[in-house]
Amino acid sequence: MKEELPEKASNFIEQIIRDDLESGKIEKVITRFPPEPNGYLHIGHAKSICLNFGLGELFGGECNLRFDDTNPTKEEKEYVESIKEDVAWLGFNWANLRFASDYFDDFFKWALELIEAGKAYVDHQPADEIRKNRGSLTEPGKNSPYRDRTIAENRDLFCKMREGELGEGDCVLRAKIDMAHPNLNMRDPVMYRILHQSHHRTGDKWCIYPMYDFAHGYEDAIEGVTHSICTLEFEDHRPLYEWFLDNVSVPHRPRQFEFARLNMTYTVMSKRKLLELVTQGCVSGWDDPRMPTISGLRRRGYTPSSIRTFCKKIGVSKANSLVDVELLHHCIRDELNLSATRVMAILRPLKLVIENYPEDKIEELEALNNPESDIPTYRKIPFERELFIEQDDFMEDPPKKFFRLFPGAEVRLKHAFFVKCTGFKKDAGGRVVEVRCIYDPRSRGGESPDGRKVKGTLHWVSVSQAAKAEIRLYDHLLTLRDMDAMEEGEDFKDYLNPASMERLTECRVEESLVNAKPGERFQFLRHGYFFADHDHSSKMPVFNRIVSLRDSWAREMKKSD
RNA sequence: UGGGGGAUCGUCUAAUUGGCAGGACGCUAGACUCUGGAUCUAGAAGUCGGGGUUCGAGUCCCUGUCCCCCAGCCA
Repeated sequence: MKEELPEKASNFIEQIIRDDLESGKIEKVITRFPPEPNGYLHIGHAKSICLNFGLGELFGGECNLRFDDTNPTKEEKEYVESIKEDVAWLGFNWANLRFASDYFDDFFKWALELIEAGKAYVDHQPADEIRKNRGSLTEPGKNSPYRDRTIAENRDLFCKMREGELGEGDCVLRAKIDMAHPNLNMRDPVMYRILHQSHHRTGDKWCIYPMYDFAHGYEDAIEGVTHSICTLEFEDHRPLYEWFLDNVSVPHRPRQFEFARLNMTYTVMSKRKLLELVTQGCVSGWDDPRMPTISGLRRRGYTPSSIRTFCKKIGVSKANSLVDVELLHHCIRDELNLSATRVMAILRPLKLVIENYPEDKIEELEALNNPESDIPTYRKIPFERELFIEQDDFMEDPPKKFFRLFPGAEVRLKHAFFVKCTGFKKDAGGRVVEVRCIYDPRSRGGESPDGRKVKGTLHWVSVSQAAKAEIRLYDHLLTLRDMDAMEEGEDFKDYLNPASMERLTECRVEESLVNAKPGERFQFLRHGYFFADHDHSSKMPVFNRIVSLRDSWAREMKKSD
């Protein structure tokens, strides 16, 4: 096992585990991914999933999927199902599927243990009183007047809480630690609150629910978790995590480690904000292809492996960071470059008429499916007198270094012939509606007949044979590179990109694409990588642009702006 | 102004624990090309500041600065 490990740990947490294994502190690594089922998973969660499950796999250990469902007011079954689907889709297998709610009896028992030890008490102060008496960052808190109740009284009250004899907010169970502690989290944190709420799994069995800090370490202890990995904001909860474990008879002693959560350019990553986008209709749903959710990326056309590669490349550290979304783009391009079949699709059609090509002739040409593939395969594509080319590929009066069609220019039609532009027609509004050309029959297949070179190669489809399709182009959902740099008082929705989606409904694609299955990926030559959406049908093919190809001409144009 | 963390090319992340600051994305230039794609080659670009220890400091010491998190009966 150890022989198979790479020489160097790829991050600091992996290094800690290697050391723990080496020193014999642990024999088998057990981790967990502990989402709260109150929203859909996003790419930030993918980082945590890859870390936790990845560590389990790397060391021959285990990783559990555990739902941290201790707050029935926010949690729903729908979220549980989506989370399971997303984790599985990313390619990970959980050793055990668990719920914090499975452990409610144990939590209750341990709470009683703390009460019996004089380390927990029932507090009848109202919520705002508790807040006031917590003190501030610079001032110590004040002890609750209920802090010194007898053990018997606390036991009795706590049982009444559980029996449903008290109303929400009447009282809470608190740990008795230190109201003057410099770490606010240690100032007698709440362990249980009363919630007359039915729970998605335990139904009406409970009307008191444990708080995260109290419950989380116990969940880890029950499952034998060795390395409990969470994000940076829980760093000052670690003393509490330890306090709860130290003060009752737990079966196992886990340890907590923290890493920096993922932030990405032009993206928001909080569940609250993503939920807001969904509920306010800024996007079509959790799986809108512009969303950074796993389901959104899936529907956009990202592969699980590209997301895993991304998570590997961003690394794991404790420094707050903002990862360039270009790295994600790179990961999917890099993968699809090798695997995606190349086809031709015209997003904005412009008719090209070949004046010296016979009216009713259609000939079949051979097209290479993927130049990156070791074993070349070919398909037939129909060629005729009238074709569609891209509107962008013709200019009446082009700038310098424009390699495409303009009056007098010769280009290659991919896999087909050289054509030379002889003229064009405009409509009444001055828009170019047709380009005329002549072709060189000796250049069949796109080969130069006499060694002469052309700079440009255009993609095309035949007018009579091509299929109509809808193509959806996506761009950043937000226009601000660093959404954390928003000014005070601004709403992140002020930065919604009005051009984040463009629906093109007059596209023409090779007729073979009519038979594409939803979920298939292609490279549309010179455009990018596309994914047959689940709206796709042979009647109306629908493709999402996953990511564009790198476009050095567009970059060149930008420079001269 | 209490407590907890953090600071290395534009961005993300390494540096055998005191020994040539490396990689990736992005960027620039060139080569190549039946995708202005891909590929290849080259290049610019970094240790938060000030002191100190040392033959030698990103790493150790002192000092300062800046950034993030915490005052839910959320997680």
